[in-house]
Amino acid sequence: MVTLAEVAQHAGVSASTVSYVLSGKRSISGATRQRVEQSIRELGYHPNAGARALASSKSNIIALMIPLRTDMYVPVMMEIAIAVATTARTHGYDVLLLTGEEGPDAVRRVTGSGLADAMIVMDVELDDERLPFLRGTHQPSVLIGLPADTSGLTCVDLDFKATGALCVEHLATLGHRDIAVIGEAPAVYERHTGFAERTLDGLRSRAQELGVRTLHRPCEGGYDAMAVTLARVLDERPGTTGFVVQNESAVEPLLALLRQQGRAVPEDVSVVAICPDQVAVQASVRLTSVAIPAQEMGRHAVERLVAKLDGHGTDEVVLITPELTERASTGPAPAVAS
Amino acid sequence: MVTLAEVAQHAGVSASTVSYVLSGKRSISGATRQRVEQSIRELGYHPNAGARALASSKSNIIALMIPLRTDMYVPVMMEIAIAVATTARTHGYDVLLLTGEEGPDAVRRVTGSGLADAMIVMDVELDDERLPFLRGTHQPSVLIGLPADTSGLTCVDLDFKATGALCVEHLATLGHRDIAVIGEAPAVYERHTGFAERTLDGLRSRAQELGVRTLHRPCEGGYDAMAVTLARVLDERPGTTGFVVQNESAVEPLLALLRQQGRAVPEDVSVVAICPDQVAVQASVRLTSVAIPAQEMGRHAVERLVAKLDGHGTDEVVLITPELTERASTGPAPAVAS
DNA sequence: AGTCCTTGTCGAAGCGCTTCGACAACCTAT
DNA sequence: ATAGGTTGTCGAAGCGCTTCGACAAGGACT
Repeated sequence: MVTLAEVAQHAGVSASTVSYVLSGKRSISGATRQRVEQSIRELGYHPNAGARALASSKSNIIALMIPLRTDMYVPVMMEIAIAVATTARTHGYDVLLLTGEEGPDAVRRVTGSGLADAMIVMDVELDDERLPFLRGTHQPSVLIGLPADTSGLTCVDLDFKATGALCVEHLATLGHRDIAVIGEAPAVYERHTGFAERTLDGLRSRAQELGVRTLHRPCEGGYDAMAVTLARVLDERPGTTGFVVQNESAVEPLLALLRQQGRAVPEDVSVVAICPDQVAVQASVRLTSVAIPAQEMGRHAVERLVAKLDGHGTDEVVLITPELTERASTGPAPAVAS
Repeated sequence: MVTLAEVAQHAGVSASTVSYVLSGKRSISGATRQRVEQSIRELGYHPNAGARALASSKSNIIALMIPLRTDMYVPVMMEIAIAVATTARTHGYDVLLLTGEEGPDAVRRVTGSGLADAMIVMDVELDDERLPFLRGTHQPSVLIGLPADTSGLTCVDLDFKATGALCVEHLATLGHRDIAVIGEAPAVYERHTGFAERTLDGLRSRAQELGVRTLHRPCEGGYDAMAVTLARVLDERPGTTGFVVQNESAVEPLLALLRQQGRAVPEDVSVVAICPDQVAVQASVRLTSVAIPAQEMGRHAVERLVAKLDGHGTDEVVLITPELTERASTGPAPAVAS
């Protein structure tokens, strides 16, 4: 293993000079710099991370807490994680992967040991038990998701309220008056994951403004669950012509079931999904959808965090504006039959 | 920040004693141990990771290289990553997330800097460019996936050859004589990702032994691609009654298309999928499938790695035996019509 | 010619931990 | 009682780096 001292000797300078060449924190003459860089290359030197962390009290590592559950939005989580990792690298940081399993302890462990300089927390619940610990430390952190109380926290999320509103709006504009909302699994609501409730919120209040009716039903993924849910919905509101689906694994079953019942999409029924673009494009009917901008969220989170680490950067909530892409699953409401 | 020295002072012992209490590398009297542990608790002490790494030349971090692509098997990748992270924690390791983006450089960087003690590499190609670097370092590593030349490497993977064989076998036993294999996207084959070719291999040789015909077609995911592929297959082999699908995003389209053409599953056509159980269960027909044991693979990989780090543990290839679960998508071949 | 900066480099201290050798204190066997 | 082992604890060195103050050497002023 090559050390700083060896590089210094090889280049005929002192260790500190090499260090300053590396960090650029003091000016070094061109000649010396080149000699040092040459030696670094020749010897294949890599600074030792541990020594660096010890001496500078900075690890250049960002911790990322991902949910342990794989029951929802897995591709989105993955995409965020990848975006975080690649963006972090461009800022000179590596990413430490923490699962939710340890819970708040993980926060303590990582902050306490100086393993990471900062932390990104995904899958935040409205009243997340990790929040006190995040507020209690001076280690910067960014949440992906929105808790109930955001004071003293930096959060990045899709504006799910606007997302909900956008969906109804689109359907209402097309003349739909009776809209069913197929939501996430009941467990998601019980857990008080904010995004689901916020979507519903935006959806309902916009619906009221526009004078359209909504009916919300949580739904587990899969065919069987969707079949039951759909039957109930149509039983209660036979005139339903618009669907908003916020559950990746319910969307394809819904399409199949509608087809099976002889309801054509988009002629008889319109469907708007809240899902990644890839899902929307690969479905049996190309879905009008509001995308979940996973990459952007991951990137944003890292950039906020790096700003905080660099001293500028404030606590604030960044809500990404949703965008609805019209595809083949929505169309004008059919003429009223009854 | 609390340091070892402060704990030592608080407990009235020397720093080294505290260190030995923590590591258990020398015997400490019960009384002293308790006093130290008490002080640790009272002061809320957490050992500094950097200092530890520097002094012991061990970071207690395992690097995990995940693919940058999100074009295939994302849930599987995610599940593996989570399994790796949680298993690693039970052995006292944290996980550093590296994307494939940096390629071989990441290997050099991480080994060179002592950031991680060991490395798990996913999405290995047959002739992966990272292999030379992995062989060249004495840092232990485990691959998830199988390259062409496994000498000097430890690998963990599903036995895809046996998986392929198992699929044909099941269909052949049910009387199917003409089997279509719907594979991954062409890009996967071009990249020479081993698992796809190995599956095909096992599938074909077993088919030959059993005297059944196979026709393999790669296929992008989604409806349109699947429609084209299916049409071609049925054109070339109208008598096809069995399908093996190794592409998550082709399976649902295939089922829909078959249904649409009036071919009932499993009465007219049988379908075996190679996919995670969750996908198999949530499909419109509960699929007979060979599961991809993501958790097991992640767990195995970490355990191999830890064994190596502990000195025992050898280079070897661990192939997990596939298991076929019979569900509702396969049945006896229909009586020959022609 | 002397003073004052600026620029480039060095030496040394120290980050918080592990680990090795030393060594009291005690126990056991002669 | 003495030699020989254990057992439990300590002190000190050192891991590889960063960073601070010091200080030559030269340039720009009076």
